[in-house]
Amino acid sequence: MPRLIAHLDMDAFYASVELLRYPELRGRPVVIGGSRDHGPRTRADGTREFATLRSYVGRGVVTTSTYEARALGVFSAMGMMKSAQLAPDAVLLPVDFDAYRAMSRRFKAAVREIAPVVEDRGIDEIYIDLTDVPGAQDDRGLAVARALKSAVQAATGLTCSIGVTPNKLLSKICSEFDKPDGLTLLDVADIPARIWPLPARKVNGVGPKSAARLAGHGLHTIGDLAKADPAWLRAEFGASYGHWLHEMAHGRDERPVVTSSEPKSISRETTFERDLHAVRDRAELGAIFTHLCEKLAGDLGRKGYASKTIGIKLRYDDFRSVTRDLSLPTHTFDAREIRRAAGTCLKRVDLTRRLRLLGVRAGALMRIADLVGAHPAAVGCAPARARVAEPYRGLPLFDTPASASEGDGAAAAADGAR
DNA sequence: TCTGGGGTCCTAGGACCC
DNA sequence: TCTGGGGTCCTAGGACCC
Repeated sequence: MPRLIAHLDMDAFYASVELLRYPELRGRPVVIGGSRDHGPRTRADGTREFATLRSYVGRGVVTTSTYEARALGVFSAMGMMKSAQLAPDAVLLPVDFDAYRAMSRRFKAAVREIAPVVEDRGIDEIYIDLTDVPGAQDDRGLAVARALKSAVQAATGLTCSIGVTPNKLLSKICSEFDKPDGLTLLDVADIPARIWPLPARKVNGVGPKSAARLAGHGLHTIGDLAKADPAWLRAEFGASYGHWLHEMAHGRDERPVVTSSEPKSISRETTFERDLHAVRDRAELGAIFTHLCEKLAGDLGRKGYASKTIGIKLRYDDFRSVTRDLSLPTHTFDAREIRRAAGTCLKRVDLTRRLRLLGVRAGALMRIADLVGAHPAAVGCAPARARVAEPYRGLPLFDTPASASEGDGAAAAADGAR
């Protein structure tokens, strides 16, 4: 039986969720993003007053915009200040991830009622394997795809766009063909006419860097890649990537729809309102650093994971970023241990430049439930300790290795173990 | 007025072990 | 005494995605 894979993408998802909440904004350019709170105020007469982009100051990027705002040139990932120039009167709303996550659960549940083999690709899109859905093979998935769109609409009040093809690669491309509220079916016979004219950049996996390199060789469209000599592609772009470029250009992709996966890492990072200096802004940086570690520990504990590799990420004022990480002798989700390991990493980076971002990451994850056998001693005390924050509040952060001791027994033991 | 936050995967060198 | 090879872990960076 030939595979039938759907890619379903919610239309301007965050913005559409906000329009459900604030229907009076329908038809107006709306931008969601920014850093601080700028939600609407309710006036005495019950009407709402919204902030506009004009009033925005500070860092941050656009997370999503409505189609009306896109018409003015405001797109995702654009700097807020630049978008304020383009659309000063656009309504500005803060991101509300809790609301989007709740809506995400609703549309995914509605889809699973009809087609249970679903792969999560983030908050607003999924792949669905329709191969074995009853009736799907009769019309290459058309009726099922229509049913999915109706079900999503009924469950959320929102529209989505769907592409149905023999694989994930093609479906991902096709879901964009007819946006918003689109539905596109495509078969391998349609590849020369409908896929080859597209820019290579449209393919999931060809980013700005690769697209520029390809263009340097005169390869602009997917069809250009399909015509290129596969041996030359491998020589020029590496065995793995070169091979993949050739395969994808011919619409070949055997990746299965994967219905569950374990996280590989969990992280927290923050961009400061203004660039900070390790010495001059030490107290402020230290507080932020500690807070990030506590948030990360909280995430780990809540999700039920412990980490064996703690890392940091810094971004300098010139936007260069560096990472350092450290593998621990045992897994942990304890805020103090995380902070100590991250502090060790911090000593290995240049702290003379001003910083714009600081992040903490936990990798090499293991389920806490599976940890009992691995490190019996660590499990009993960890949950209680994870919540203890005060004892290390005032600890020097951006300091020399010699001054890092905090006279904590467990800490000394952990350090000694390395 | 540049450029968020959360992820995945790949590469590549060196350590270390057998 | 000029020189193995495979396997795995650790670390750093980068491309890419939503």
